[in-house]
Amino acid sequence: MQRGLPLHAAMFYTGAMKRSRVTLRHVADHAGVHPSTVSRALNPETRTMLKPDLAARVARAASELGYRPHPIASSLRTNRTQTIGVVIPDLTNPLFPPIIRGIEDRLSAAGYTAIIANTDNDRARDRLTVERMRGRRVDGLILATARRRDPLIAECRRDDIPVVLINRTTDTDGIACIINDDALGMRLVVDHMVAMGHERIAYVGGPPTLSTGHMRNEGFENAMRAANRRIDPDLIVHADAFREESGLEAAHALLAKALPFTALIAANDLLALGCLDALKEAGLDCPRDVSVTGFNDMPFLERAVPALTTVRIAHYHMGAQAADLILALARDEDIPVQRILLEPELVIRTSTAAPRAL
Amino acid sequence: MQRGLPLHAAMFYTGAMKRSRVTLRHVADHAGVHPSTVSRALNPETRTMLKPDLAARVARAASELGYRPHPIASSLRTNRTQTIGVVIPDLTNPLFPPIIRGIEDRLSAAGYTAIIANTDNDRARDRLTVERMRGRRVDGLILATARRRDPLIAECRRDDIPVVLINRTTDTDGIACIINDDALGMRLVVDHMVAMGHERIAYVGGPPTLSTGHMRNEGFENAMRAANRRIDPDLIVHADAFREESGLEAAHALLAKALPFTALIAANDLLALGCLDALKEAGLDCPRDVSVTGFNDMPFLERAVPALTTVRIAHYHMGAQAADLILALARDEDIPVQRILLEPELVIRTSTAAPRAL
DNA sequence: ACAATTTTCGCAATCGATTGCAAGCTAAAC
DNA sequence: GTTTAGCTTGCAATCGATTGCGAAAATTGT
Repeated sequence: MQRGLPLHAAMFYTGAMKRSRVTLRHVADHAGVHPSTVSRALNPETRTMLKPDLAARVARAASELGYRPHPIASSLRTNRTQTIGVVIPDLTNPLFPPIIRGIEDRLSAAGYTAIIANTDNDRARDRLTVERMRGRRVDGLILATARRRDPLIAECRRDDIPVVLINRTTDTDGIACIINDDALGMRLVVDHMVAMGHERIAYVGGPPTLSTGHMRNEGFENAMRAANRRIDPDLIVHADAFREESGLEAAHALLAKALPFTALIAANDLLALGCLDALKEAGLDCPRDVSVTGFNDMPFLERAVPALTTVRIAHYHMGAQAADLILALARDEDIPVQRILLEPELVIRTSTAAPRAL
Repeated sequence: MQRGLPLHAAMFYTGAMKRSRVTLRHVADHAGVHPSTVSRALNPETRTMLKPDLAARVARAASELGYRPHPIASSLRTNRTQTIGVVIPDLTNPLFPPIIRGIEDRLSAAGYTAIIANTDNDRARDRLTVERMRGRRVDGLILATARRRDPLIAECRRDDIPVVLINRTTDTDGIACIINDDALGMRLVVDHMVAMGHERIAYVGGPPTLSTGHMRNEGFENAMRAANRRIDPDLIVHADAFREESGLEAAHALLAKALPFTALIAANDLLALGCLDALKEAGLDCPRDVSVTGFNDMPFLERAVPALTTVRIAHYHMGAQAADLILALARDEDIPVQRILLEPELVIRTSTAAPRAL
């Protein structure tokens, strides 16, 4: 695929010809064969049907002329673009860059190109973006924008185009996904709080319309039950989005109830940051009065004060694995629908401590 | 361009036909005209050469059949892909996501698609990436990877392909760029330090092989001169990269000299973070013993302690403007080569204060 | 009403590569 | 020494849209 461009050829061509290019036909003429033979000689898949020395001669001719394949022409004929669409809510959410890196690294190693777009969690933009990408004939889609009930994904499934969900998943079955094991993550957090002696544990959950919100919410309750802790519905509030302001509002609502608690588990780092602000406003110190945890392990947050105890997710790996999966699907390899859970890890920092006094 | 896909057509086609598609020819047959007429009717540029009612009839036929243009076929013929390559060092550097957002928002509004790739500041990957993108026939390139002496960019210029540099620029002239006014940024920082009464001001510079490093380094010295402050070469060290570890090392080197200083200006936030770590190691408090400033205003750093005083750059705007510029170039609009300087803003936080005692 | 334009539209080539089919060639089998 | 089978390579159609050119149609002018 990556044929080295010999210097003299490059110089010749960029010098002698302005806009015109070396095509298969030129190579064919130069090698004294038919264009189709050149095509076969240059494609590893079909090279075997040629006599080895002929193939070598053609390859040499191609390299001498500095031939570069024309992917557009190839795509038109083969109906494959070596391109994968990646749809995320918002690139400026620090959660996504490492995921994208993972995706891009793997795709480009396979000769594929990623097309990335943000949709700001707007369903209309989700749809527009996916339709545009399909219009551009991507070979597959990696979506980080799934809702639990998501007609757009159902459509993709119906139209039988390769899709891999990432970070979030959907309730529709038959779709591959790579997600974090949120239940496990919550268990780690709850167990940590419990181990430090917290009894009254509050919870600021995420939107239940998203699988991450839903799974963490359920994970929290299950972990509490498993740890024999009482779940007090009055200590549970749900944010409407994974954003700082939503965390702030949720914590306000929680504090307004004036119920005692010594630990606050947030379903996400951004929510946790909002909660910290609310606690500070209320004159409460973290971790002295209230221990707080987040979820995701956003970069640079270890420098905040207090440094947030959180759940680290294998972001890069998530992207890499999603890329591998979509590549397999795009290549029509017959693999079963997979649902991959990535194991998270607890990162203990200074926002959690034993409760002040028992 | 965005033709609404009527529901009944969509249902008909996804139901009745599996893989086949509606092409220009189908629309032509359905409307009783020649494919070329359909092409002209659907393209706003050429629609005028058709009788209005015919154009309307064709448009109706297209919409009835749920016709979607095939950009690949179009690209093959027109030699334009409506695609822009975006090359950045590292997406996980928080500097870039807002820039990318700016780029993507503008490009997609214009019907273009961004292809993004990371090269980790590796020249070989820079080259490979650019060659791949050119292989994919992008209509233009936005590069955030420029070196002051950059043969790759010179090649692009020679081959006359549209390029816009962003964030960094190159010494080669004749290339458009959108960069921050680093000299002004440095003046803001120096003036701030001076205004607070600092006399002995140290500087941790960036790599002089990058225009950002170079311009900030020069900017620092010019601002010092303008403020009538003595520039002590012994208080200036240069980091070899804009990374935390480099900042740490540089600060170590600086502290090893055991020269007194009450202010430390870093050429970048990451460097500043490294410097803060070094100061802490040395038992120095910021800002009590040493005031520190960064450059770039990375997100979430306002929550760090001390919160970094820094220079805010118009990231999003930089991306947006770069997109507008590359679009103009890709469309062959005859615009002069531009070099756009964006005005930065000083953000004063808690890492700077008046020196302890004079 | 007829000639001279100007509009409007169809024809066919083209962009560059891929691939089913068939022809030519080689080597093995009888 | 043929015949048959198998291997190589060429031929030509094709992917779907665009566009220069010319023919037909509509418009204008006289």
